Amino acid sequence: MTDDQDTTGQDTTGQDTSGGAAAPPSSSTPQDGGELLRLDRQLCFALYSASNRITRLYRPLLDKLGLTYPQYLAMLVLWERSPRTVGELGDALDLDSGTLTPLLKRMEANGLVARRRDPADERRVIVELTDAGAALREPALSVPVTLACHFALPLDEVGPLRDRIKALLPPEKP
Amino acid sequence: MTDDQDTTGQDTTGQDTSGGAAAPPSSSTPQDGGELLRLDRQLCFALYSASNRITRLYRPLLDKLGLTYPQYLAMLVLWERSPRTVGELGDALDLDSGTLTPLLKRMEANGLVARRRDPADERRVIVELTDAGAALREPALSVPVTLACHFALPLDEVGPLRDRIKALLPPEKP
DNA sequence: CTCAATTATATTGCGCACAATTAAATTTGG
DNA sequence: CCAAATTTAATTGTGCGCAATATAATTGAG
Repeated sequence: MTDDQDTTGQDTTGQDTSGGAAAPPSSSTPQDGGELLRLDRQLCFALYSASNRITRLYRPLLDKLGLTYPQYLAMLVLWERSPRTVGELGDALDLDSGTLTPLLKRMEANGLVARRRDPADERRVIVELTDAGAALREPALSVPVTLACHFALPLDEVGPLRDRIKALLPPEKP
Repeated sequence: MTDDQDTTGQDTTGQDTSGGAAAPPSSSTPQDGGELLRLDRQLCFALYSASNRITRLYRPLLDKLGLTYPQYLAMLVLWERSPRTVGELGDALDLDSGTLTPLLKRMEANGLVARRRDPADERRVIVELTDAGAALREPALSVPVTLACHFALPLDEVGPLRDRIKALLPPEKP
């Protein structure tokens, strides 16, 4: 192994942008707009990969609380205000019922939330924290702190970066 | 440490959890630290949600190519250099064999790649683009352009934002 | 050469994400 | 008042992501 002809980091991690035709030896394609398809230039892949990595970083912390990362996000919403409909949860998390229904059922099976139909409108399902679910907030307080230690970014840049990412994609309201 | 990353005033929505009055904080939790758990302050949720949304934006474009977004990412890697082992693909995409093996089998079933054992080292599996897979590069060139139209960000800020995100989490190499 | 350790991929099981569909309750129009 | 349209969840089916485990090939020590 290590045969590895080339590949190594000849790809200028920085941003040369503007191409400039640095004589790329693409043996196959005649003349592409290949810069556009380079993985290391993709903002979307950076987001996708960062999201995957974050889930992996949360896992050991959340295992101790008996939560997955999406479940933890649902708990964040419920800790802010507890009786919520599935729809409100979906709006807050930008997830649909196909994701939330089984997730909430698992959380119910674990004793963190209770689910019941809204008597005033039987189409809706109300999700409410149990005492155990509310009590989990206390040990969860250390999670963001611990996770922030993995960020290779000064704390005062976290807020601006978050706001840039939030502004990147306008909210869909179909 | 890290009391909170601040960013402008603390009440954005003004939604109050209880009675709607001026929030007597003494009622529920003793001393909160609750700012840390607010969903709208979470950098990680911003990344998670942006990643989900991006996958949804890619879907209609990639459906026309017969690809999912993770499959498209694998194709980006293979379009850069085609015979690759599964391990090299996993390194490039930061995904493990449990994800890649079935993904590559589906791509093989769709005629985009061929998979074969490396004769020099039978433990490895070599993945190579088929002619159809290589030909798909051409129509894929328009995908990044079309997708970039959804970004609510000036083009000259895309590169810096991407690099910030890439720098956020140091690469794991265990 | 032999057997243990290492390496590379595959398999299994669980939990998301989401499109498409279904089902039930509510609202609305005639 | 009733039937059609709308709203809200749940269900179904596909495709990731990843931990844990299994399997097979290569390497390495004696």
